Amino acid sequence: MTSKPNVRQPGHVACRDCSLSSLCLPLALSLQDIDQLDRIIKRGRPLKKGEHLFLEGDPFTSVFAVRSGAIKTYTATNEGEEQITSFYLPSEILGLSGMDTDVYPVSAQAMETTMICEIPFDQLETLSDRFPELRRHMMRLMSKKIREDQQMMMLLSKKNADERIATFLINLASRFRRRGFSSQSFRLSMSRNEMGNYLGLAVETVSRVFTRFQKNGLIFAVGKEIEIRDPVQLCSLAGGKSVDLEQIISTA
Amino acid sequence: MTSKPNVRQPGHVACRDCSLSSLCLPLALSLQDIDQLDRIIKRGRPLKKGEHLFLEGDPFTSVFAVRSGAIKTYTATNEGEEQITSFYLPSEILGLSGMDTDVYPVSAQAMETTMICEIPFDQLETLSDRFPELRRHMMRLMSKKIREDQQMMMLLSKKNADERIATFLINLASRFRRRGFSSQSFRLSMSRNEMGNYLGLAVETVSRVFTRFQKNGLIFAVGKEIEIRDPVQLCSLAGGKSVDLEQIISTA
DNA sequence: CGTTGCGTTGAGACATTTCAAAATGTGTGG
DNA sequence: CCACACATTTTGAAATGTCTCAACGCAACG
Repeated sequence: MTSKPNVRQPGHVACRDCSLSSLCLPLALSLQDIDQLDRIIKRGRPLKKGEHLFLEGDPFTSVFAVRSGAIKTYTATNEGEEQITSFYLPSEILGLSGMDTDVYPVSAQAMETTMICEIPFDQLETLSDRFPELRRHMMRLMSKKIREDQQMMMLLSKKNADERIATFLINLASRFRRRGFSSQSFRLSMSRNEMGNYLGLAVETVSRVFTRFQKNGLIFAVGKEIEIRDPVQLCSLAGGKSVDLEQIISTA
Repeated sequence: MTSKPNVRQPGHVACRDCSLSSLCLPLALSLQDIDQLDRIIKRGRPLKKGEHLFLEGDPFTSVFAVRSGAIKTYTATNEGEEQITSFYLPSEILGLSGMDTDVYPVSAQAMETTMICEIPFDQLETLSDRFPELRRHMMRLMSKKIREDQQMMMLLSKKNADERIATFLINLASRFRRRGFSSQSFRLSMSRNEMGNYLGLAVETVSRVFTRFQKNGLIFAVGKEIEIRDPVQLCSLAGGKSVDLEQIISTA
């Protein structure tokens, strides 16, 4: 064996060579402009599971794109427990909610080994002055986030345990699908506990729903490995309207 | 009496003369630049209670500032019921969540007679090219909205009925206070039903909590008129951290 | 091989919802 | 201004979904 067998150098893929560029920030830029973005991006060492990208209250300096792995953001409740606010998969951008307070309002933690692209915000703003399309893209990102959060509010205030978990699974499936992974079979990066925390359910409830879904042939789950067996019924449980459900049905 | 006794012409107050300018979009601009913003703003006739500003699915053209009155935004659940996503008070900006879809993802309806300033979005973008500060302000607005939505998600997934309503009342009080109104005594523009809908509670639960709060001397409520009697305890119920609670305590 | 963390399962407790009905408030036309 | 219809709010009692508590199984790990 040579040194570094089978190991790509994950920290130094330029945006123009990154497989995620069509989903990530670069999609706002033309091919020649991408390099300008590329130049301001900092690519650190991989984060190990449990390591923090930033902590609630840290000064806001950058937004981040997930290259590989998965990140959760969470904030502390009054009683000091954690409340998970989002999960981020590859190509997704986090950190934008700190923009108007100068500190991050949440902590961001790696749920598994994770590669991150860091984009210093002041430089991103400078770049935005030059490329209006980049600016618009950032605004669209935030607008999208607002809509997603509102979907989440709807889930939390109107849906029961079954519907919440169905929605969550379908949502994950659709995000995996966009990234070119299978949407019928994937690996959850979060524990049952984290899922429950995010969905406003007790761990035990999550577990029970999973067993019930499995009994009814909706899914097949072993640990964190999930297979969606009956996407149609799962979607109808999740309750429609929420985009891309049809796509899941057609592909899963 | 002359014609128009006691009636100011509410539709045509320039931004620079508007009492809300320090809370609203103009706060991003210098005095001389405000007039540029002023020029693109459309001020329509007042909306009567129940009238819509826009409907879910309408093409996204403008963002709106509430001048007086109150607006609710809502979306339809799968079963066709409405799910209220936000309440907007004077000086607050709505419509931003439509930015990336080209259609409004929610409907906006007047809860009482309401004056609105409409800001056509394409012109606002043009103006933003000229005034970076305006652009930054818009982003801050969205970032703030995201944080508020996340507070809401926390409320919905972790707080019980008492805590939800306490939080809601304290939040309203603090928003009234910023606008120069009393924070200890105000009028709700929404019905119990709308409140429950927004907070993820049945109407009956809202009603019960109100009576209980009243029995315990936390508030005094007759119909939509609310007086906060024990702001300290109400705040502690609402659960801290969430900004301006201290201010309410000090002033109420 | 015991320990530790995570997931599952069961039984009972509890908060909120649901259903039903009474009370109160609001608007309308006579 | 009253009377009536209709909407909203309040109150009560029963039903229900989820949580809590407790125990157990299983896999990973030192």
